[in-house]
Amino acid sequence: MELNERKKKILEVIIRDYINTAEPVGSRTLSKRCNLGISPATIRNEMADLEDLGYLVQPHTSSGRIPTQQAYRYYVDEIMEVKKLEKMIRTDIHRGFLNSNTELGNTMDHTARVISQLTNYTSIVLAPRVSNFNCKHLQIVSLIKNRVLMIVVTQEGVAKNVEMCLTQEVDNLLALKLTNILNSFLKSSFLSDMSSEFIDQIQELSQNESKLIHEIIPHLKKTLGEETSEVHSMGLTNLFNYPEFSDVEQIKKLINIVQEKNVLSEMLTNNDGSRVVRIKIGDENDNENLKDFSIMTSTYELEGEMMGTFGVIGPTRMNYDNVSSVLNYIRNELNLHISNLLTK
Amino acid sequence: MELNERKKKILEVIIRDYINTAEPVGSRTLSKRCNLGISPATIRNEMADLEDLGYLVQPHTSSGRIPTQQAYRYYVDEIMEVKKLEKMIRTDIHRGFLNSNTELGNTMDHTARVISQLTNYTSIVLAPRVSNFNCKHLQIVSLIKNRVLMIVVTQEGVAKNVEMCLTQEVDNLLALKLTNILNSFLKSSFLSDMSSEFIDQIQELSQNESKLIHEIIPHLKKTLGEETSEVHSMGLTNLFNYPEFSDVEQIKKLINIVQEKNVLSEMLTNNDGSRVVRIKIGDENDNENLKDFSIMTSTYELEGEMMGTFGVIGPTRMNYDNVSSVLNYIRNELNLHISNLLTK
DNA sequence: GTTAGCACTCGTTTATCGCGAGTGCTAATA
DNA sequence: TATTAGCACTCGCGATAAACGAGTGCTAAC
Repeated sequence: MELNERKKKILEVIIRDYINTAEPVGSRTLSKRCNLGISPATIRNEMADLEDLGYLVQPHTSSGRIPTQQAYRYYVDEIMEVKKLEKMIRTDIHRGFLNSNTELGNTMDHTARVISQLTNYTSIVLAPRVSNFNCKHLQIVSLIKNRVLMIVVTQEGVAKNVEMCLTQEVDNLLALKLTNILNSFLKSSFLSDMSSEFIDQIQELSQNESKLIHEIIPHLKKTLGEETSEVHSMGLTNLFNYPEFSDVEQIKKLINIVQEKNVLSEMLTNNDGSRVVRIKIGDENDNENLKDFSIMTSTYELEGEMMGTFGVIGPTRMNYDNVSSVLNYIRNELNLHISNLLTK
Repeated sequence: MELNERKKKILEVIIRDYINTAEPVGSRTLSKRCNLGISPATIRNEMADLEDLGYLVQPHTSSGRIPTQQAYRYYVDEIMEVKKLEKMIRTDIHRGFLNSNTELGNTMDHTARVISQLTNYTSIVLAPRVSNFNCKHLQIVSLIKNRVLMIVVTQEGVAKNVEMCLTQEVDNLLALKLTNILNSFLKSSFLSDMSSEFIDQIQELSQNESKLIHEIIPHLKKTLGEETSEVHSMGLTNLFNYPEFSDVEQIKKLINIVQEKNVLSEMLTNNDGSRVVRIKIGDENDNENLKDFSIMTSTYELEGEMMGTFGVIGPTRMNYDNVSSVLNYIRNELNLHISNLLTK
C-alpha cells in the first residue's frame, strides 16, 4: 500500500479533521485546511483515488468522505508520531500519583480516573493478577461454623481472598493449624504439584486435617489458575457525548461491554509484546461487541514481570495521538508507583 | 383528601393503565376499561375534579391525563393491596436460592439478579455491613514490607478487609503477634474504648508493638464506623427500555446514580421501620438526582438484627404492586438463606 | 498535471396540512 | 340533581412537499 507524499498528507488531514469533528470532510474545507496550495478539484481526484484504495468511504453519494478502519490502521502505523505529554500535564499527573493513597486499590482507582479525564474516553485498569503459583503466604481465617476465608498473598505482596464452605466446623485454632500446614506446603514447594498422593503422604496430619486440606486445595488451584482480576473502570458516560454513541442501542452495548467484563478478556488476549502501547481498531477486536470500538492498552510491570493491563475504550475515531501519549506516560508513573509500593 | 368510592376507582384504573402503557389515559378508553357503567362524559367530570384535587395533570390541553406523584402516594397508601406472588414463581425463586452458591458474595449477586429479572427494573443489594463494634475476630496478614492486610470478622461471620501501610516492616511473625494482641483486646472488650491510655497501659507490649497498634487502631475505628458496604446491582439497562428514560441525559443521570453510589445513602437514610417495604416516590427522595425516580427498599435481618438493605430503582410510574410482592418474598428468602449461612 | 465551471445528488431543514384522540361546554334526559 | 349525548375546539404527530446547501464527478480549458 504505497501512498505518495501528497496522498499521505491529504489522508492525514482528513483523519485528523474527522477525529475532531465526526463530520464527513469535503474537498473545499480540506483545501483550506491543508496548506499545500492545491485546489478542491485536485483534492477531489486524490480523494477518489484514496477511496479506490480503501482508505475512505462516502456515507452517501455526494457527501464528504470519512476514513475507513484501514485508514486508521495506516495512520497509526505510518503517519502518527507519538509526542511527549506537555510538561505541565506531566507534573500534574506525577503529583496526583504521589498524593494518591498508598493503598493498592486506591492507586488503581486513581489511575482509572486520571486516564479517563485526560482522554475523555472510558478507562479500564486491571489490578495485578494473582496467579502462576507464585504465592508467598496463605492464610485461613475462620468466619463462622464451616465457612472460612482464604487469603492468598503473592510474592509481590498482592492479596486476594476467597470465601468457601467446608464440610465441617473450623474454629480459630483449627484455622491457624490449616494455615500452618498450607504454608509449610508452600515452603516445600509441594504446591506446585498439589496431587492427592503428596498430601496423603504427610504423616503428621490427622485424618480430619487432611480431609479439610483436600477440600481447600481445589479452591486454591482455581484461584491461582484464573486470569481474572479486579476491574477498575471510569468515565463510562464520557463516551455518551460522542455522536456515534448517542443512541440507546449503542449505549446498551457499551454498558454490557464494561459490565460483563468482555473487554477484559479482549485486553488480555492482546499479547503482542512488541509495542508498549497496543491498538485494536474496530474489526481487529475478536469480540463481536467491540467491532464498533477501538481499544488501546498498555501494561505495567514489576521488575520486568508483567503485572497488569490498563487502557482505554472509545470510538474508532479515537484520538490515537493523545491516548498514546497518555498511556505511555501513565505506564511510567504506574511502574514507578507500583515498584515503590511492592518492592521488597 | 377524602375521595368517594367512584373517584377512587377511577383514579385506580388511570394509575394502573398509565403504569402499563406510559400513555396519557382519556375518558373514552377509561370508560371501556372500568366496568362501572358510566359514560365518558361523567368520567370527564370526575377527572376534572381529580385534577383540581392534584391527583392528575394533563401534559397539554386536550390530551389524556397522567397521575401526579401525589396520586402514586395515595395509590400506595390507600388503594394498593399487596398480593402474594404466584406459587410457581415462589417455588422458582426458592429453588434458585437453594442452588445459588453457599458463598455470601454469590448470594448477594444472585439476589440482585433475581430481583431485576422479576421486576424489570434496576436492583440494588447491599451486603451486610461491618460495624457497630460487634467484631469477633481480627487478623493481620503481612503483605510486603510495611504493607499489611487487616481482616475484620463480625459475630455474624461477615468479613471485610482493609489494606494499610504502616511505618515499619511487618513480617509473618510480627503479623501473628499483632493479631494476637488485637484479639486479646477484643476479648477483654478494650476495643469498645480504644483510647490511647488503655493501650499504653498494656505492660506486655514492646514499644515497637505498641506503636504499630496505635497505627492500626484508627484504621480499625474507621472500618467499624463506616456505614458503607459492597453494592451489588443488576439490570441497569432494564430501565433504558422505558420511554421516560430513553434520552441520553436521563441515562447519564441514571448511571451516575448507580455508579456514584448515591442511592446507597438514600437507601440507608430511609429509616422508617414501620413498614416492611418502604417506598419513596420522586420528590420524596432527598437526593436531587433521584427526583425523577421511585425507590422501593426492604431489609434483611439475622436474629432480629438488621443486616442490610436491598431494593429497586425505577420510574415513578413503577409497578408498585408487583415490586411489593417481589421484595416481600425475597426478604423472606434472604432472611432464611442468610440465617442458614451465618447462624452459629 | 491542475483547475474552473457546471449539472447533478441527496440528506437536512422548514412549512403546511390533515388526522385523530381528547377535551369542555351546553342542552337534553332520567 | 346527576348523567349523558352532541358538538365545536385544541393540539401533538406524521406525512408530504419545497427550498437549501454542501459536496461530488465530469469536461474542457489552462
